[in-house]
Amino acid sequence: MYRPYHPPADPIVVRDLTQQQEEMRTRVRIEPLHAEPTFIAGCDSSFPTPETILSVFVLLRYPTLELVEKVYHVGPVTVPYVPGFLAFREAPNLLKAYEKLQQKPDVIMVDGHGIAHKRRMGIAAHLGVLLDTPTFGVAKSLLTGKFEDPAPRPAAGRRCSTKAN
DNA sequence: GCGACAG
DNA sequence: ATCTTGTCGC
Repeated sequence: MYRPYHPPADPIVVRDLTQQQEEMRTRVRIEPLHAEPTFIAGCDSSFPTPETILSVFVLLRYPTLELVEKVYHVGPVTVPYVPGFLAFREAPNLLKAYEKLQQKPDVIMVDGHGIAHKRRMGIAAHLGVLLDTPTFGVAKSLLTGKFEDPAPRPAAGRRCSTKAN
């Protein structure tokens, strides 16, 4: 498969960002949700032009998933993409979009990995710490580590248990 | 030294 | 991430 070329990252900067992640990882909490969520958000960023970042947040009511709010923020790209440091490139702009939400979510789905990261500080964990809000990563490809394919989900309408679930 | 490398 | 052409599976 085609692999993009990543410009060499400034080692001194990488060292500093790594240090920031090492500090932030101590603030990551892994625990179950304290209550059933009422609102769940999803966020992602795109790049209309190489120097422009567009971040979006959608707020959905849970569990119906009806769209409640949709906000975005457009800003300049100031950081290059460096594997392992995606958050420093996208989180700042995502935060600006987040601030525009009238209603804050109980949990957030984030594009990219969470703790499936070399220092357990993928962008989802990064945002979770900064917003002090539960988050989880939704990535489309592997960054690091190994995993086993999950068992296929049962077809709708025919659940295993007969009891309420 | 050589690959791998979220988005 | 983004762009673009070609191929594959249902």
